[in-house]
Amino acid sequence: MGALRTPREKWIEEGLRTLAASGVDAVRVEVLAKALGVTKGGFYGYFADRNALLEAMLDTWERESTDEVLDRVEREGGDARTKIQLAGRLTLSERLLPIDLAVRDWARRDEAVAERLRRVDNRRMDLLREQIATFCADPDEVEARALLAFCLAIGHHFLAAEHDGRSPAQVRARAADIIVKGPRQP
Amino acid sequence: MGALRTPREKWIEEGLRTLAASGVDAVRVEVLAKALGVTKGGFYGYFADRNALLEAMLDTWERESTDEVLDRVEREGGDARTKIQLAGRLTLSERLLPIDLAVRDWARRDEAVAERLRRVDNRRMDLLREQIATFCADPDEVEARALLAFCLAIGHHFLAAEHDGRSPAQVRARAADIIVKGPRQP
DNA sequence: GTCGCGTTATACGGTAACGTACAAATCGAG
DNA sequence: CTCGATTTGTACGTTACCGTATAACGCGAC
Repeated sequence: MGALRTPREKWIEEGLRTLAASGVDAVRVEVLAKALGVTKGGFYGYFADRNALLEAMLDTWERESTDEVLDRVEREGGDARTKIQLAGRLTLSERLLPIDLAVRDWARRDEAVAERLRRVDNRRMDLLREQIATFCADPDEVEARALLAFCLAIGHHFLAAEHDGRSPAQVRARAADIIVKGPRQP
Repeated sequence: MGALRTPREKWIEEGLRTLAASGVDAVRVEVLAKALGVTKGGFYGYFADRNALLEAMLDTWERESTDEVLDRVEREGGDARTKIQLAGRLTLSERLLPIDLAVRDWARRDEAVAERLRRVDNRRMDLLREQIATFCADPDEVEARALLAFCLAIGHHFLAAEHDGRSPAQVRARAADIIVKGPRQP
């Protein structure tokens, strides 16, 4: 049989790359084709239409962002703190982070995407809650701290403010301290 | 002289509405014209091209989000806590919030927009710092808490996770407590 | 009521992207 | 080396949008 020069996965991958770089609206099949160095000829053999590609992209993202991360966290183990750090590093990796941010914006305008994001975020929050509960007894407080941690992890990528000499990482580290330990006591 | 049926401001306003609802890429002059019930005939009398409209939209947004808010906060006065709450309510109003979120996404892909957002966010952070400094002495801690407050205010709109019976507002209020007071002590 | 000016509608040519149809190229099996 | 399956390129008709040019229109001054 003929060779499989541009398999389905290539289209999905290029779609995710474009999504991450320029948002959903920039994911156009002729543009992806040019980026892959082919024409759209083969595209419609794999996907019914552009929408089918978007669905497939979300499938891939959802799987990579949850199952694959959680599996690996489970396998590599370690104590609770180690696990949560690994999960953070994996889900906010150079590959997944920009996709994540683009999906968040997308979800604001598409309820089906919002539903997927809800599934993903819920699983991430579960991990956070579980971890925070190991050193915090009050469930309401656990929830509040988990929210703060999540907002800090995601939100800071959407903020543009500067910190007056301090490095962003420095300020974030101090903020993380507050979430985990509470502010320094006088 | 002839009547001014669709003045410049109308185009900007409709542009901001579309930006808020569907992102920059959806701001197309023929679409705005249809939404305004006219054709694009008059558009090019006010704007050199689509890009000039985008600039004008950002000008309007920047002014409304900073000068107008800060002026009003200054005029209506009250104690520091009241001021910060008013500023929050004004900048995250039903009108400005969705524009704000759309601009944040836009800024990730356009350095000129990022520059504007930086100006706006810096002025907001100034207000937060000033307020937090009234009850927190350590400047590093002030900065960290201001970041947390900002991340919470903006970030929660990008999160989809649920809170297991609690209302989002409830959890946010508790999170705000942590930022302002530190967690409950055992 | 008519005139004039600024505001709109219409019409145009151009580009980009969609999805379809079919012909051309390419690789592996025999 | 040839055949056949499959992938790819090319071509097409359609829609949406850009920016320009020009004609129609309508309001207010007179």
